[in-house]
Amino acid sequence: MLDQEHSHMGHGPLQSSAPTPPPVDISQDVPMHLPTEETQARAPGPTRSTTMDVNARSEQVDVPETPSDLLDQGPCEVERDPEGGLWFFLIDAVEDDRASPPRVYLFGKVKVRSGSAEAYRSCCLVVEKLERCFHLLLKVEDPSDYESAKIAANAAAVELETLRKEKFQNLKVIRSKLKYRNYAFEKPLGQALGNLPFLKVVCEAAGSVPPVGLAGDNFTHSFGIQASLLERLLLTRRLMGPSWYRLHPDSFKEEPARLSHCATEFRITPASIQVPKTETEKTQWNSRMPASSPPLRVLSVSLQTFQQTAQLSHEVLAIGCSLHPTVSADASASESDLENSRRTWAAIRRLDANPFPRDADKALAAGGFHSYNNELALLNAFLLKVQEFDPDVIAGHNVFSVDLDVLSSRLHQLKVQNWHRLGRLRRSKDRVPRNEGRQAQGFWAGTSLAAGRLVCDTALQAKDLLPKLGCYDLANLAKEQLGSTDVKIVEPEAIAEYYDSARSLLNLLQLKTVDAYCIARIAHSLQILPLTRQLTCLAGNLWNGSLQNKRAERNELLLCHEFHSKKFVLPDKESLSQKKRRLQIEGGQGISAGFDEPDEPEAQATGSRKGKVAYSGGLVLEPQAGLYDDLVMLLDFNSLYPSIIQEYNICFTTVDRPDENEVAKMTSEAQLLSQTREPDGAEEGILPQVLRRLVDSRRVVKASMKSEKNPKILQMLEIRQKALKLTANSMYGCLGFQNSRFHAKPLAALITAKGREALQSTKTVVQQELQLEVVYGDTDSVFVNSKTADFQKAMHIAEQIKRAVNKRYRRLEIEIDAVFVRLMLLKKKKYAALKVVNWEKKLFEQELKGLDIVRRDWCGLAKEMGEAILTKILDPNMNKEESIEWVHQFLSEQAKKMDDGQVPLDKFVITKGLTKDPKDYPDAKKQPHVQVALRLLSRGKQVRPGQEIGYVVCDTTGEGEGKSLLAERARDPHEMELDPTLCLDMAWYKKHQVHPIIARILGVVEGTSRGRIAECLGMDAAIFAQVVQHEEGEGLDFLSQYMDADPNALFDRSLRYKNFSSILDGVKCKKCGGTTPWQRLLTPSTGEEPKQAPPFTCKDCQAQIQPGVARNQWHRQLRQLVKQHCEGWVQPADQVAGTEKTRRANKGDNLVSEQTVKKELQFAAHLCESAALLTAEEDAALQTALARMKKDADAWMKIGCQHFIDCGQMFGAIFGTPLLGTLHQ
RNA sequence: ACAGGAAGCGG
DNA sequence: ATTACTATAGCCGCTTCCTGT
Ligand SMILES: [Mg+2]
Ligand SMILES: [Mg+2]
Repeated sequence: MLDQEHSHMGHGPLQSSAPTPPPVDISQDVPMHLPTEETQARAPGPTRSTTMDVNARSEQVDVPETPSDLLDQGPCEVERDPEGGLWFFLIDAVEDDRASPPRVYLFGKVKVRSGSAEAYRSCCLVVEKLERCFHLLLKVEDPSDYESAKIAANAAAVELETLRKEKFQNLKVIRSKLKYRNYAFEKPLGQALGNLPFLKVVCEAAGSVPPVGLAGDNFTHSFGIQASLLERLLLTRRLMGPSWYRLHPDSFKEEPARLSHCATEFRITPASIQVPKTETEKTQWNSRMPASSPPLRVLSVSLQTFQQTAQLSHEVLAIGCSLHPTVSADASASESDLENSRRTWAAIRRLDANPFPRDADKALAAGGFHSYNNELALLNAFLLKVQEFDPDVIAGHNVFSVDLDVLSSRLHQLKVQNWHRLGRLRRSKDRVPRNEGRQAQGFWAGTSLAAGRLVCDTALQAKDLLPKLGCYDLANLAKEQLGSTDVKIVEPEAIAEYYDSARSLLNLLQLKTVDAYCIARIAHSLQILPLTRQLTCLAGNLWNGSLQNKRAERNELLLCHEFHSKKFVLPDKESLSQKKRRLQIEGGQGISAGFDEPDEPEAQATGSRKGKVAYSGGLVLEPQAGLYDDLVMLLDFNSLYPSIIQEYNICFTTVDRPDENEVAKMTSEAQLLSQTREPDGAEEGILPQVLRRLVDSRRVVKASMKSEKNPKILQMLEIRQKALKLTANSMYGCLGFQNSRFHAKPLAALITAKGREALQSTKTVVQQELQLEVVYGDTDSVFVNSKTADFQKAMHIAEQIKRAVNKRYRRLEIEIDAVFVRLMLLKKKKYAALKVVNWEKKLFEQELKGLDIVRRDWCGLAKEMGEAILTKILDPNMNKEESIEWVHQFLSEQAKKMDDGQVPLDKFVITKGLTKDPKDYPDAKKQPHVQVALRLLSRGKQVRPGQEIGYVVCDTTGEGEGKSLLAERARDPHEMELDPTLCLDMAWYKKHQVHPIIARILGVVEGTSRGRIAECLGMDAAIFAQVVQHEEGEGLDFLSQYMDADPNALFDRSLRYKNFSSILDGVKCKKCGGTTPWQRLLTPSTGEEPKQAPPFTCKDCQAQIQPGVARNQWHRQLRQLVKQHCEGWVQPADQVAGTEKTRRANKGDNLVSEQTVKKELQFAAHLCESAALLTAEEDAALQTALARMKKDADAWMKIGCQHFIDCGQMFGAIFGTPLLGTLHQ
């Protein structure tokens, strides 16, 4: 395992070879709470009973509510080991280098004994007597000449002292000495890299620091001048993440002046922290270390905010908390650690100056809730609660971007003195950290406001851990992850109503409480704390960094630890201004720095991705599109890039490459690659070593998982395995990351180049050695057509390929990933397949990659239709003709459901993410999701970058101008419910959602066509529009036509139609299924049996018929009418195609005569006119629907009967040959 | 067809 | 009591849609 090979990789319990921590003994950690202030939480969901073999102790979970709670306030004795050493579990660290003396605060937990009971308490170690350390590269002829290096070192020391007296007297040098160190990074030294002589200078942290670029007569470069105190502490004391660390006996003491809010506090120096010197020493201490991590106290929070006006910032209205005193930082197989001693706390304030409703205070108190007169009192109560509970973890949904942002803003605005009680650092003299107008202030505020505690954002983590989810709001997450529908979204409009009664206030607080509880459960179920802890222990960064998903930071610290321990001088961290300055200097000397313009502040993200592409990545083979019936094998290199790093020994120390200045001057990638040479027989580099260790550890973990039965340990191994994989895989990406301290473009480019080479040669091997066809491949995989339907044969071939490829490499390894019984290959990165799970049992599994149906920016209806069709097409038991037949029928049915309004609203929602603040979009007017986001903002909802915006597309015909931008027709689904005049644009959904998706899928399928698909879907609106436009040359304003209508003329016509009996079906009621004729629906008071009923009601059940639904059915039936007329002329398939003449000659035989059509259309138009006059003008919903219905009828009449036949052709060939030319002789 | 913009899948 | 200050973000490849010329 990892730790066996690398002693410095930490000594946390999870590195030990016996990963079996005893169960956390909950009864020893006594929760703090005041019974009067907290309510015993009731789980909203079904309580989970543990069926697994959870140790007996978790049964006695209910901690007796003894007065021992009081012990937490009283004195307690911190437990020491027999020698007097102190074990400390590290959680967070903060640096304050402007204090005097400069300090680092280490926050964590210690074991205490109060009376006879054992428990854990928060602890702050205040580290003083810190040192800085920098290295000066000595100017020597021959670096390997030790004697001359010694002389140079002395000279440099003298020179430094002279410089100090002249320029930086405050530098307090403690000692300096000649040291040989390695250097292998991108900053050029003007000499060969390798083991070089440096003057190592150690100085007091309190003093000032020399300027960054310091150089002199005896030294050419300086390193580490700006390194932070915390970083040095982490590296020198080898602090590898959240684990137990031992303080030497008598190396820590208490001071009366407290600097933290922690239960215990000690002053220490860096040397107090024990660092095992040897492997045996480490093993010894590991066996004495506390066997498991301490239980963590988690406070999850849900804020209800609200906005007085759109200009003002959000205020805090109510706060719900869920308190969990014994959450495990290792894996947990059940929720028992979450449920132990769980409490809730919730409070609300007045909305405005008005008092709470009658009896509200009493009712709230009875429910265990608190009420306050204003925001200040509410916030103070919350801070008090936080301090009292002293959480190790504050969890929330969007806690960075929303909660902490709002809190810091309000604490600042209201000048709350106790703001720092949110964290563990006493800072009564400081002001609330607040950076108005800066971005990502939530992140900054988070680290600053809650110093000493972990901040866990479930939204942030869910995006990473559940990447396939479309929407990450709390309600959806609770549904998907917990199966809970308890989370309800509070719409801004509804807030005031909650203040109407004591009961509704209670409801609001209960909602917030449930939110908070769900947040805790989600964090638990995603195993956020255990996973981030593992990642942190592997990299040796801060836990809070891992909780923010800062991969680059993780990788950076991993490499810092690694190179530091191998006696390397580390590359300096470059600030933004330093980097700019360097690029200017270097760019100015060179030839314009190649492609990089002297560009000014960020050439603002092209696409949603920032910056341009710096070098080429993976190779993607051209797919041979089609539907495959033979077995296709998928072979895939496992962990391609980590393997390549090992295979070719790619490292800073091994690859001969251009330095950063030379790289900046490169004009092409070919040039870069030609000057980058892979090593030849060199010693194994650091990167390959690290990766080998990670990969080997993972192999061990996976092996032990096979025999492990205990679910809790299994879970822990699974998490560890995952962390190892994530760490290995993030190495390559960080090499190519421009802002990384270890950025090395030549190495990154070399790795991908080797990847392309591997794929290309694999393809060649398959084609030439095995004479097989590679139908596709992406970066690390090949799809090989086996040209057989015999599974055993295919597997045999696959094994052959595997052997042929693998014999070419040491570390690279290709494996058989899958055998597909069906494969539909559409485009690069887009395919659907049926994977063989068990050939004998004929068990298959669908695999969908990249298709529209896996993307959230297509509506659910279109995706579901696409998936249903795809399933049929891929079905190996299905006859091809049959499945096509089925598809056509399915499409027609679905289209009818759409028209009949039988498809629920949520199936029409399209989701798109905001990549920036809505205000920052340059052309917001053209983007539907931005428009909707702005509408949400104006309703008082919070909208932030990264948020998903769901919208639907409405038909806005009749509202203002004829043409309207798509973006203007997009609406939040919730608005549909608020405004009944809104109506989904079915024609748009058919044309722009359903049709494209279906057409692309069926594009490689025989026996259908785009036109046929369109026909099944009943798409014709587009053609109407074209036809009408062509004839009229302008749009028609149907609404104004109504206004001008002559009532008398209308009356005449009413008489004319008195006995007219329409053959149109009428509207089908969604409720009872009964059909109401159009005349009865639109003008109930006319017709043969006049009724005094309101319009738009069902004749059978009197239910309201939605105008939008009626219109869609109307549209469909008129179209059906014309189609029937046309089909009267369509010749049977076996006859020779007729000419126009022969069809016209048969006119009289048509079942639906031209006369009938004309009469029906006239009647239809008449009905609309009459109905419009009978309807109040204010009823916008009805008027709009009627306008659209009349437009439908008029559109057909405009085309005219002599053209119906030509239209008939259109039905079958909407997307085929040009239409308009043939329409009018 | 070109340009600009926006999506987020894939490895 | 008020003010100024700090700084972060894995990589690349590919398809599709919208608006405007
Ligand atoms: Mg792979
Ligand atoms: Mg792959």
